[in-house]
Amino acid sequence: MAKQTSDTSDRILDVAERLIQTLGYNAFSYADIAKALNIRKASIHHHFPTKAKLGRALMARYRQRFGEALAAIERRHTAAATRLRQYAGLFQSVLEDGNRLCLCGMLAADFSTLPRAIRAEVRGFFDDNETWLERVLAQGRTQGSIAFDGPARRAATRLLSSLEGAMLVSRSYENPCRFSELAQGLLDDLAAA
Amino acid sequence: MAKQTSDTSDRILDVAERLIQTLGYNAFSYADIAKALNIRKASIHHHFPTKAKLGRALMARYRQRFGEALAAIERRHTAAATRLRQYAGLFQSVLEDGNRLCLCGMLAADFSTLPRAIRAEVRGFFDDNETWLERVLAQGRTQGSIAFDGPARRAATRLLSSLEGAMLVSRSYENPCRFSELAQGLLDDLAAA
DNA sequence: GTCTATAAGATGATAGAC
DNA sequence: GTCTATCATCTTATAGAC
Repeated sequence: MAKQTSDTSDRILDVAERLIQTLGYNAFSYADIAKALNIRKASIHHHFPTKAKLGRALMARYRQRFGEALAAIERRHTAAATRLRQYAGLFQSVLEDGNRLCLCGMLAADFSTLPRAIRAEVRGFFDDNETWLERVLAQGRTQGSIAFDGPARRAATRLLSSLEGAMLVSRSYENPCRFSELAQGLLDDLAAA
Repeated sequence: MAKQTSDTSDRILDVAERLIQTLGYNAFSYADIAKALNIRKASIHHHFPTKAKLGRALMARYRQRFGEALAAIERRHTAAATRLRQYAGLFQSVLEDGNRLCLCGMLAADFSTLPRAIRAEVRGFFDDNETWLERVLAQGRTQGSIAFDGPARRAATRLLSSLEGAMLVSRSYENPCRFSELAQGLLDDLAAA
């Protein structure tokens, strides 16, 4: 019974998350959320006084949940290659469900219009991802199941941005298969010969 | 003296292009353009009655210019590796000049809010790029200077989306070096051993 | 081709009743 | 915690003078 956030608060963030992933930060509005939840705009302002605060709360929750998802992958799977496949699956499922973009991929596009605090959260998300990938990639190389040249961090940076780009471009073809084939290819290349 | 477009028309598109690359399709307005050019909003509507028509005109010009830039690369450089380096340089210079995003990378993020006609132009741009890259990559492999597995089209698709993603993520770090290092690594991997 | 003036609607946000 | 009512401002877009 710890930290029971108002149910409405969470539902607002749920809707806001999908709206941003679909429309972008500047194209979604309090009116959109209000309509989706059948409440009034003023109610949303009660929970999140400003759009910037809503965005920050959303990013905090998103990063926490994403971190938990990564931890779950490590708990359930031990092989580095499997962990990477599950990781790519996280992105793929977002694209498959409504042709959405990674929240932070979208916010990276909206970057120059974001409040400073949200900008820092976006970078933080990418940092989190790279750190996790770096660890998994290094583990895979040590175990001999993954192969790549140079520092693991570099490979992690490249894999993350390649997946983000694959999502971005695939979105405009409205065809998630484009992403999955691309992601599969990226992972295949990392498999030790 | 053929097809002398009104100078104002071109300047409007110049400003709109930068604004979209920086802010996105939904975050830029006729008022922004008017202020930048010190003209009134009504004047812009005279040249481009609706935002959708402005967007389409912009995309048409952008694709044509980009095509010319690719042709120029082929004219000036013969080695496939050099052509690819010049290609990546096109992206890099956009990021370096004002931390902008590829116009179509940005529009891919804004995709679900775009008029149908503009969506088709965005896909067309990606198609153009992949076709060009496919040709250069195939040429490089034939000549033995470039190495990759599978069809050239697949390698082209991957390179394009990786560069788009590298731009997107690098943007949020406000550091173009992040992109150039990433791009360098991608090209290095394509160099025949 | 550019301007002033204006429209109709959306935006983020607030005050105050219930 | 939710609501109605309202705000100032911004949005795209149009009418009509110069």
